[in-house]
Formats: sequence, structure tokens, C-alpha cells
Amino acid sequence: MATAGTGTRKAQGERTHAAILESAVHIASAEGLEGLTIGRLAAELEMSKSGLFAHFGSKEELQLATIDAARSIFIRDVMRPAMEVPAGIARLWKLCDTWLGHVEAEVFRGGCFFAAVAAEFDSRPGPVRDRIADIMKEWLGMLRLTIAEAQEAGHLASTADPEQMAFEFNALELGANWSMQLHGYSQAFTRARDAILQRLQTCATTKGASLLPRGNKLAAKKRLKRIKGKPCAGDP
Amino acid sequence: MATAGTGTRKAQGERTHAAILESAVHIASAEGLEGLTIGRLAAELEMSKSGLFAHFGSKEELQLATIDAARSIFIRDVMRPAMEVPAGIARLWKLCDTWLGHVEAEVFRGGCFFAAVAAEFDSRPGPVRDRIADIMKEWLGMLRLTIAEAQEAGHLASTADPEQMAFEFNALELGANWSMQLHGYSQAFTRARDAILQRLQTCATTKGASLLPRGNKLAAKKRLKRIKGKPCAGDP
DNA sequence: CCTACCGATCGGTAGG
DNA sequence: CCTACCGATCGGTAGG
Repeated sequence: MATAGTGTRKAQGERTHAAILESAVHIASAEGLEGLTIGRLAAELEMSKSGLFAHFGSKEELQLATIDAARSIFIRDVMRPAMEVPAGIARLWKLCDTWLGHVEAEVFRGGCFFAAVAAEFDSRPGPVRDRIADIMKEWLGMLRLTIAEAQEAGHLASTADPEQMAFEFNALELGANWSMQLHGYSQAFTRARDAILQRLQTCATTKGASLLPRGNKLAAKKRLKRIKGKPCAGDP
Repeated sequence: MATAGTGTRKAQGERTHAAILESAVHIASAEGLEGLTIGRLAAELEMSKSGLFAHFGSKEELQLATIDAARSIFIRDVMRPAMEVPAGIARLWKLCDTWLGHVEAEVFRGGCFFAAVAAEFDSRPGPVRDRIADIMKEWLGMLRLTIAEAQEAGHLASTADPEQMAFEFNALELGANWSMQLHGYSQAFTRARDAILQRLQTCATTKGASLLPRGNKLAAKKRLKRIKGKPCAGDP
């Protein structure tokens, strides 16, 4: 698909479209996809309601487009950087650490975009809810796959359960976001990192443990005391 | 404070007030405290908007009263039952297990009332947000205290960090609620229980471990393999 | 507790 | 991309 020249009417339309979605993602992360009203968005962008409306055709289409824009940012800022690290426990740690860093850096005003909109739409059936659920399944699948790869690489004990670990890591990430947003508890990110790192160290093989970061004080202390060959926490 | 007779006008007013709040808690857990509109609530109770409105004086007062009603239910259904168990690791497990059971039983249509409204209001400063945050601090404080008591009773290693554990257990509980609400993933509650029980067993003293439930297959298997005297996961 | 209203804002449309 | 609308619904009020 050819890109239109920067001076054409079409190119201008695409710039406006992109500017709308950038504002929309920020508003929706803080005020929800219903709080994202067309009038408010138009005011922020200094254009008329109907002018903005013409880009989407319905509020639902605007919501879906906003969700996809947030997904693209998440892939670019969290998933892609992890993919540049070799598969295994290092990539797994990178994925969790970057996710927490992404929320910690307040890329979106309301913290984690998907935590916010999932809570908002979990009781509202329809295409918007379905799209959010699909993206969250995609994320959990990616996390589970990354855990399974670390296991196949011999970095995690063969008895570890990737589904269980993915559930726990996702919960810790949601919990950190929740604490930060509600209480401004910025330590939450350290708490979540400590919990994840601890869980990884408990399950790691000797080879796997050597690939985990050394900076963490807790981590270093723990590793010294680690008892090899004990069962992995949470195994079936 | 004397209670009015059941036939008096005041008593009727109190019954109506209570009926409004019961509906309000259910609606708000599913559709949020903004989705809780006065018109919708009045329709559900088959009364006029203004008749209902007269009970509260403003939407904000209705929201605050709804939050306090949900808090009372939480205290009655989760905190009080745990208080009937002796302080220590047994009470701690009871508190976590009952919390998960409360959400699992879908006492409220939208799952955990406070998870829903906290996410909704975390970006909206004001008395409503402050009240939600205070109640969540109260809950986290209760959880942390219960952990500290288990430690003082010699059921948990003295090196355990109650603040860290409270953060993790709260996250697992929020994560279970989130998975259930968004994906209908009913296994989430078992996942959360397994994670919490595993964490408790890792940190428990021999005495503490003997007070944990025996029913769990994972738990029983784990306990056999447990290596005594190793450091507690997540210790500082 | 009611009927009858109010101004503001919502998503959306007509017509250009 | 605009102005000028529409019906519906919101929180809230007057007056009883």
C-alpha cells in the first residue's frame, strides 16, 4: 500500500487521524473508553465534534481504533524490546521488567491502558469487550510461551507450570499498576519485580540463575543461600 | 440509637433506603459508580427519580453511601469470618481463602466491588476516590497485620516481610478477579489459592506448616519435599 | 414520596 | 472538514 505524499489531502487526513488516536489513548487510559467522549476529544484537538466524528462513523469504531492504537504502542514498547533478547529466562525477565517499566514511566496518563479498559468493559458484552479480551489473551499467551521457551532452554525446572507462572506474573503486574494508580505507591514496582525475580530464582536451574540480573540486592543474597535440587514452587 | 417501629413512616423510609443501597451495590459492581445513574436505579426499584434522589441529596452522596454499604458486606462476609479463627497462619489463610470465595461466589454481579470502583475512580480526584482509597488501605492494613500476627505466633519465618506478602496476596486476589471477569477463567481462583498457599508454605515454620490445610493435593506433595531451614522466599 | 420541569451534554445526522 | 441541528438522558430543582 503506497503512502500518500505529505502535501496531499489524504496525507493531511491521515495525520489528523493519527493525532486523534494519540489523544484518545491518553484520555481513555485515565478516564475510560466511555469517558472518552467525542465532544471532549474534539475540544482537546480544537476541531468540531462532527469533523472528528467523520473519521470513525460511530463511537464504537472510535473505541476499537483507540484499543488498536494502544496495542501497537504496547507491542512497540514492551514486546519488541523483549524479542531482541535471546529466548530463555533472560527474555522472560526482560518482558516482565519492561512491562513494569512501561507502566512506571507513565507512558499513559492513567497507567496501564488495558488494565483500565478491561475493568471498565468486563461487564459490557459487545465488540469492544471482545477486542480487549482477545488482546489480553494474546498478551497472556505471549507470556506463557516465553516461560515455556525458558523451560525448553533448560533455564527453568521442567516441573514448572507456565500457565500458573503466567497467571502470577500478570497478577503482580496488575497489582503494581493498581497500587500506583490508587495510592501513588511507587514502591509497588519494586515489590512486583522482587516477587517475580524471587519466583524465577526459586524455579531456575543453575544455568538459568546465572542469566538473571545481578544488580538486585535481594537477588544476590538469595542466590547464595539457594538450595539446589529442591522442587520448584508451584509445581503440580 | 433506638430503632423505629416497623409500621412507622420512619421505618418505611429506612427500608426503602436499605433497598436502594442493596440494588446500588450490585449495579455499581458491574457498571461502575458512574454507570449507577439515578434514573436507572429508580427504574429498577420502580420509583421516581426525584423520590429516590431525596434520600441522598446528590449523586456523590449516593456513591459514598453505596461504597459504605459494600464495605459493610465485605466486613461481614470476609473479615468477620476470619476473626473467628485464632490469630496466626490459620487466620491468614482463612482471610485469603474467604476473600477469594467471596468473589468466586459472585456475591456482586460484577465480581469484586472494590476492584471495579478503584479502577474507575483512580484518575478522578475527590471524596469518592478518597473513600475508596481509604477502605483499600484499611484492607491492606488488615492483611499486613494478620501476616505480622502469624509471624509473631511463630508460624512464619522471622525474616518474612509482611508488607511484601500483603502486596503479593492482594495482587493475586485482584488478578483472579480480573481473569474471571474478563475471560470467565474460573480456574483463576485455584491458581490464586495455589500461589498463596505455596508462598505460605515456603515461609512457614514447621509449626506454621502444620496449621495449613491438608486437602490441597499440591500442598500435600510439596510439604513432603519441603526443605526445612531454607530462607523464606522474598525476605529482605 | 410524587409530577413537572431545567440546563448541560451525550451520540449522531443533514447538508454543505 | 464545517454549522446547525435532533432526541435521549444526565444530575438536579420547584413545589407540593
